[in-house]
Amino acid sequence: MTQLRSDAQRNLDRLLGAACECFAERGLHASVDEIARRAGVGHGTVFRRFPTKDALLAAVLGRELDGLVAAAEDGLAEPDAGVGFERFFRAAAAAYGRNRALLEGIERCRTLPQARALKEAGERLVRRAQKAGALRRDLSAQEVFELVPAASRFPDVILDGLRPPGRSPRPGPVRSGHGS
Amino acid sequence: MTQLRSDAQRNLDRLLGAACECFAERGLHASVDEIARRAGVGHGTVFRRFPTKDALLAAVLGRELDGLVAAAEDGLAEPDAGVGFERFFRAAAAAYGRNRALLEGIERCRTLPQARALKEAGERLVRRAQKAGALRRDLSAQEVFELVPAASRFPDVILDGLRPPGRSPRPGPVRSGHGS
DNA sequence: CTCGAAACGGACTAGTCCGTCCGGTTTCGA
DNA sequence: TCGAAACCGGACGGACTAGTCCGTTTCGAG
Repeated sequence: MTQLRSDAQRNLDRLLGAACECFAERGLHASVDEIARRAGVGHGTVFRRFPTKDALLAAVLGRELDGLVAAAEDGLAEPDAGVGFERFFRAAAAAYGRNRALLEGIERCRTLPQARALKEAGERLVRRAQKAGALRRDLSAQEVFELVPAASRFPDVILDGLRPPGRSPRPGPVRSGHGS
Repeated sequence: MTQLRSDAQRNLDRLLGAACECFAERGLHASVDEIARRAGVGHGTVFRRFPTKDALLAAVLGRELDGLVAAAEDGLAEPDAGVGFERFFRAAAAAYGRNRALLEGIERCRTLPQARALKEAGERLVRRAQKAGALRRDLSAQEVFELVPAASRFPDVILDGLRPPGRSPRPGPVRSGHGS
């Protein structure tokens, strides 16, 4: 891993890009051959870089999780607990909507190193929002996150459902506050 | 198709039962071999009854849709529009949670004859509930039903999110009235 | 420019799955 | 009881996928 030969580095970049696209579009069933074709390399090259298809998938999902970890930290940096949670929740929902592999490979993610950081930050976000009264308390953090994939289609509906009963911060039809 | 021979009828019944179980458990990727094995027949027998795996899947999904149509009519029979909608919504969510194939094969369902009846009854349920003020109006019937699979995990949350803003018919934590 | 090592890519293996086919068996009705 | 029709199930073919191997090409240091 010291320094790849120039052509090898170029192919690796193309490969990761193509794999990300294919997995996002077709889900876990994207074939290695198709990824290799889209990357413009032979499929033997894929297996030299990644010993198995799963390893390639893990690399792609790892990148995606990195983005989510950043979004979670961004949410924690927000002073308002409710706003911080909502921002992360929307970002995560969008990521799931964008990437089929994230949805289908959710279990495989659990063994990834980034998963721990994401879980920890997510739990803090949830508990902080619950303590602030911006999030219903009858769901664990784990359960809240199980709703993320569902929220990829209609985040407003899910977020309304996640607010504590009796609290209705959306007086108008559905328009959310106009932002900062 | 007038009248099957006794053994053929018996095998067909077993076959549909096994297929339903396999598809529900493993989703669309349940193999024909496994279905045949579970039904106690050779897999050649499967293909004599159904020209293709998809045809078998369609038969199984058709049955499931029949159940949903019945649930929708049940909901329409309920005098209270909100209650009727909610009952159907919960039933549909439960069916999706129970049957992986319903979730994964949702697109294939659209060409099934039962789909039309279900769609029509569902739209009436939704519009009636919206008119009665029990359901938010910023979603089409189509969109409401896209939330059904999501609701298989936490129907209470989704239903809360589906209520019109400003209306909070659940004063307590989350307990829904257990019905009549 | 030379040359060794690293990287490449396609042929090949092994396994799975859908769908076909045919020889043997069971059922039905006369 | 018996013959024909219907049915059964496993062997088989073809397509596809993950992963291996090795002859060939490309890089880059000297």
